[in-house]
Amino acid sequence: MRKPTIQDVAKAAGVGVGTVSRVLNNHAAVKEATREAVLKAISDLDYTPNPHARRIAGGKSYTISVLLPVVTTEFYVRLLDGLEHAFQEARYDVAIFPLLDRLRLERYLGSHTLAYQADGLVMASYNLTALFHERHVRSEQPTVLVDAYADNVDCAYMDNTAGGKIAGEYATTFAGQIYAIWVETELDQIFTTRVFDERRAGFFSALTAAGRQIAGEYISSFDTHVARTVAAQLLTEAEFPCTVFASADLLASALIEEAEVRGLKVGSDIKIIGFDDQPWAERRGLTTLHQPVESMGYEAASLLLSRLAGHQGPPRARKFTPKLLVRSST
Amino acid sequence: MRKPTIQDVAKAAGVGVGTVSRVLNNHAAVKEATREAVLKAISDLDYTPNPHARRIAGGKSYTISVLLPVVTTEFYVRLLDGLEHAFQEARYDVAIFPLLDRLRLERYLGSHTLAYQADGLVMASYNLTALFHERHVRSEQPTVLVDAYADNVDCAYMDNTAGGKIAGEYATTFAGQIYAIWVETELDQIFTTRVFDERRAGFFSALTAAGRQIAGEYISSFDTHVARTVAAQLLTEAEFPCTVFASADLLASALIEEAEVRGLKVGSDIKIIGFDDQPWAERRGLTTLHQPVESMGYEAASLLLSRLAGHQGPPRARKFTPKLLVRSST
DNA sequence: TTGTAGGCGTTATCAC
DNA sequence: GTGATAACGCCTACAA
Repeated sequence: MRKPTIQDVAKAAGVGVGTVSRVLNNHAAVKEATREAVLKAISDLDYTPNPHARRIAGGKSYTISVLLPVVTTEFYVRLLDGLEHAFQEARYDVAIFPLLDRLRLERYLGSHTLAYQADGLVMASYNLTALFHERHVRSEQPTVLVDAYADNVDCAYMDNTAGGKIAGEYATTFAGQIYAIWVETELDQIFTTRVFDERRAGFFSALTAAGRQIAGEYISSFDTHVARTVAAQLLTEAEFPCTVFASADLLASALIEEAEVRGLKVGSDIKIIGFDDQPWAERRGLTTLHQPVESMGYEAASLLLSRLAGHQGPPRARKFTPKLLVRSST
Repeated sequence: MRKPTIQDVAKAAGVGVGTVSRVLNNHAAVKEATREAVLKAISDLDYTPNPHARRIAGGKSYTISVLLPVVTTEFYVRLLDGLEHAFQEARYDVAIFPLLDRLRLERYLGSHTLAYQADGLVMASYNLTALFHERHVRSEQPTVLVDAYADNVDCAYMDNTAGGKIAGEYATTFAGQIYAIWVETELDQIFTTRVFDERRAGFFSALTAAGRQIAGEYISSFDTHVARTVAAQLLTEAEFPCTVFASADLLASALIEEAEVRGLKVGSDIKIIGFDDQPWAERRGLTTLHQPVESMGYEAASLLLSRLAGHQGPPRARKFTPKLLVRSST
């Protein structure tokens, strides 16, 4: 039994295909009686429109593509959550394309792929500007950047500089030495994330404003083991009491563990400020900067949806600021 | 500048659209000279066929949908890797649909979504059988299961029972007590993963065969902190020397750390066997079971591709067995 | 308010 | 071998 088409529905409802299409897309004028007849036919036949045909006919496929780097972190999970929430409300489907490496990115941008054929595109954490510059990427498609900024497209991004500044201002309220741990990310240029540079810049601006100096900086990676090693090194070299800005909760976690092992009192001997507010942060009493990631995703989706709904106008940028949550680690 | 269509290519090459279509799908008879002319036009115009139109015209869209639960773990990243590798070779695009919850699964299976309109479907970790039973899901579409088993479709799955057994057999070669840590997963029924049950069953079958008994079992979750706590509890209660089967590397990692903190010698006081062979496992000398996840993905894709190429015949099942990698932790 | 017809980009089936 | 041309399922004028 073939899948029913719009024709079948029209016949069953005793109307023309145009009418069916109209009720399908709630296009203004359709008499209530006929609308119901059509709806009934649709449900009787268990009809669902073919998205490919829709798309081909110049309509919408009700699918949007989300391009993002690794999907393996808490951050992206939350981001997806926000994005999907908004899209789902608008009855859009989401297809995700993890761009593990640059090759994949180019492939997807190769413009024949489905990713590039959806109604809209969400690009997370990419420097689109650079991309458009390097390659003549076609951008006829409504696009929104999330967790990234460019001045020629809609975008929603996190103000990491402000986050770093907040951490810095808070750190300067304490006496003792101030240390910081940053993350070195070694990704391809397009994938380069400047979040840690930004957090660092913000942090230093606060220290400077308060006339304070940093006693030491450490570089870690996102590997738990490396983080632990770096934490150990810091604790070996540090003077106590001190305050440490661990620019990612993962680093803070390793630091807390290492501190406890050494019998240090977290919150007094050593005050620790994280960044991210991971799910476990509250339970473990970590003072950290909460990022409204879901909200950022939701907003990004909303920006795209408004374009899809016909919104014209200059690019809009929505900035989200992390919020300090003070807990027992300070 | 509009995206070039097959018409544009035909015009540019001075041939008919039929011919272009033929070279696009390497349909037999096309004179070498014209083929090259067409190819040149294609590359000049930077033309790429529209997958929607292809699909609509009864052809292939050259995209396949991958439905999987969270995309957030190492396991799925590797799986995608294998999947995409194979599909890419066959010039298929891959669209990924993460099914965070059951609702989404049903939605996607609702058959109107793009996800369900690709040339083929890869379902990861789902119990399709149950699904088909509960709901009358249309399955006209070539489907392959990966990391799951059903007797009515092609599938590629990991033999976790065998993996557990291997771990068990290896554990019984050591003297001293034997302990194990399992993972409790609390997901919806369809999403229920039985991997840990299977590993446990295999493990016990080996112990039984060797006439050995387990001295203690512990339950953890995938949360690092919980794993650490459980590890601590185990180490507090255990008799040394002992051998511990940590049924996931993440658990083994926590155990190693906790053991080191307590001054225990990993490899002698306590021998630790993991499961997964995470990237860091080698560096940290963890004896573990390596799962050929990429291979499994690749094979699953191959099964689907063969169906897409017209292969008939009964459902095929490909079993993959984890491999023990002995390192310094034992 | 509603039906009809043309067009979207491809593939497939014809003749030539 | 190759070029028209009819589908494919839908949307959007346009006409009624």
